[in-house]
Amino acid sequence: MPTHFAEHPLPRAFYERDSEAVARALLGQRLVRVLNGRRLSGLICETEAYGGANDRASHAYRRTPRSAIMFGPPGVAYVYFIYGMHHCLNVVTERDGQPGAVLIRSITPTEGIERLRENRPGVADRYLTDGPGKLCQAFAITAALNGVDLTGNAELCIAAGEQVDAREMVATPRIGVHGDAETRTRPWRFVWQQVAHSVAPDPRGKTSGVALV
DNA sequence: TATACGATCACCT
DNA sequence: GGTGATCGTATAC
Repeated sequence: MPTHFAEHPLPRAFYERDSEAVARALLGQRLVRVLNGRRLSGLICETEAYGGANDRASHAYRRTPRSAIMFGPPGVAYVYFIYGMHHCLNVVTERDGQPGAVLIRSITPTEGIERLRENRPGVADRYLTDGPGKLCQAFAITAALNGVDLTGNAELCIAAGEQVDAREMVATPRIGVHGDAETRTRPWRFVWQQVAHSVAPDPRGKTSGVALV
């Protein structure tokens, strides 16, 4: 039996742009995880763009064994382990050889909510997938999926979702980023306001967002 | 080899 | 508002 997809993943060309453009374009798209033959999915509602040598906050500010994948072909998953207990899901951007990635920070569940609850025991629905570590736990995304091709992988892909009006998007500084002022304040976090559970501008209320009209 | 710390989360006051 | 958990990675020795 040939492998086939329940729906068509977004094409590689979608990711072959600068990270900021991809981060905006990913809002409203559908993350699809197939786990033991069951479909889990959700709409992406919060992203962050990361660059290369121009971005001190990026893992690809320098090329290391871990960040090498960000220098490779676009449309590939970059999953890393952080704080000794969490995973974060990124999508590689830019043409092959040029570093970049987009961090998926938040998702609104659309399919398989029962399984998401099982993966996040004791957590209220509202908080199942409203953070980068949380959504990886809910969708069972670990380092085992690092490097998979999101345009052609049967267990993890991103497919067309809903059209998002630019007036419903907000840009803010990235969360948890330290360093110089330029790095900290660069508005490379994007939130789909109408859908995000943690409503923009910032879950901590420290920064203000700017609507992208 | 050793050490400091992080693109987080949950739970505390 | 603050902090501990917990370990892979990067970087310094």
